[in-house]
Amino acid sequence: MTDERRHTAIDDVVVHMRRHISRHGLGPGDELPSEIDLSRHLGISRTTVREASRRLSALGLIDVGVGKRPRVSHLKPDVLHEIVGDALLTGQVGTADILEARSGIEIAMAALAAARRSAATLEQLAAILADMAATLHDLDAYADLDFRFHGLLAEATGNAFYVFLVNGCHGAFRDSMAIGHGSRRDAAELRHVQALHARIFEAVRRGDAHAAGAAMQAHFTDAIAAVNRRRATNQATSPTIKPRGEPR
Amino acid sequence: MTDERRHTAIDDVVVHMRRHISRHGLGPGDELPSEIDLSRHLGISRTTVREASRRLSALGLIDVGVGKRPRVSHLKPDVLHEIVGDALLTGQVGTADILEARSGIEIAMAALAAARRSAATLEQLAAILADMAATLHDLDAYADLDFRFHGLLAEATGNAFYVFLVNGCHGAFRDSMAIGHGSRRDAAELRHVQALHARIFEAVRRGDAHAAGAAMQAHFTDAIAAVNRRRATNQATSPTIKPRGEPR
DNA sequence: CACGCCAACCTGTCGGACAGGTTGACGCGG
DNA sequence: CCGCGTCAACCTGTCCGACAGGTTGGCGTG
Repeated sequence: MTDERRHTAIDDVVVHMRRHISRHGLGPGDELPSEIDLSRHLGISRTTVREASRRLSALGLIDVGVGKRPRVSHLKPDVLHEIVGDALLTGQVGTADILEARSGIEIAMAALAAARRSAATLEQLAAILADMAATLHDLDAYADLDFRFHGLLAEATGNAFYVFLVNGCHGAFRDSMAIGHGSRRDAAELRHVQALHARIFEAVRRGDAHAAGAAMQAHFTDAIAAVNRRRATNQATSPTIKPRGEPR
Repeated sequence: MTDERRHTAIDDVVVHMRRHISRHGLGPGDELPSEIDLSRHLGISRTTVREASRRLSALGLIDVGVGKRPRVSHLKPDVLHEIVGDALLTGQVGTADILEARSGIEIAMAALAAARRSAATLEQLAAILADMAATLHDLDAYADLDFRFHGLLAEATGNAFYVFLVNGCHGAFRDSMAIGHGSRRDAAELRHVQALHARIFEAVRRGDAHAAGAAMQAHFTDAIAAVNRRRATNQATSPTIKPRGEPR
């Protein structure tokens, strides 16, 4: 309420660039005016245009690279990944929170994936599942394949927004697990995790939406229990983030 | 793969600022070094520091304002709102995609809210529900209250990440509905929507997680059907976004 | 002790300048 | 006529210096 955020010239440029994209019906890969063009056209300095570009670039709306003109970007889960990572960094959310939210998202996703998956996707899923089974000894590599497994499931829904959400949240979650070394699972647990993934795949293969959702739910129930178990065990070694008072 | 994104000085500053926050265990509201301090300390120009600041500001990690030193920001759903809005703008996702994803998120959210809601939250929900019942004639105002109803439910879960996701997705969805004027509902439909909300509230009040999830599911089933109905009706008047080829 | 004013500090914006990467067009050779 | 290499135009990354205007805390006065 009391913030009354100031209206800066940068905001104007941001609005102008979005309107430009909208008016011309631009999509991913299409070219945008250069910084110099914009600065001349709008009668403002290149510095200001650049800062607007930086903002849109950070949000994943445009891609900028040295020498090349800016282009409309493809939707990048990495952006969500960064934001969630920052929320973890500042202690505003915990890994348990993310896992809980992912749970709801991915259970629904699994059901959709089962209903819509293509033959090609099934092949890829089967290949990754096999790779995972052969990687139970390497936690990092397993986490990598796990990430791709869930991402592929998201793609199977045919809903680009699911891909964005799932990969973004999962990526941040994975980072937080990798940083807190104590949260690692051992080989025995990994075998159990592998069985849960196999159950998800089987349901998706059969096209059984209800079973796929239930299997994913079991997966997350297990994951949440594992995180809680560890949080109770080694909370002493966790990074110290002092609890904060209320917002203002 | 082939992108090989260049490593710029701005990236270094971004990393440095995140590390600063991490090392000092900073949380929302805490102060950060000024741009001049950073530029001197890192031996780079203020321009570069500023562009790094812009990036972190866009992602909602820091708040900057003229005259004041930068501070660590509170998690802002508006950032997600912007990103999703951009994805809609560039035709990479549709309103139906967002609604579908929201469905999974909010069904799980409703169940959690029913299990964890406090007496104070119930009061607020009841108040908003009453306001909604009295606002069936004003579509914009109703959408506003609807937004707050869902946001309050998210807060009731005690999971800050749910608040972020729900408000971010809902905000973008609402914008897209407001822009496509044809997607408006009439008064009769609104009465039905109101009944669905009342059913959600009743389940949450009783603390019945299962019923709350089912009620929320009914709400989204209805909303998805409404959007599909309209998409079939007036797709001619929808903004022209030409389909794109493959990524590369 | 209270209150107001001022100085120090900070971000927003501008202009100019140079390094280095990208790209398309032009021209030469086959 | 075609292919290919060279080059010029263009574009972003980075730096410097400067000034306007908002914020804040402290100092001094009443």
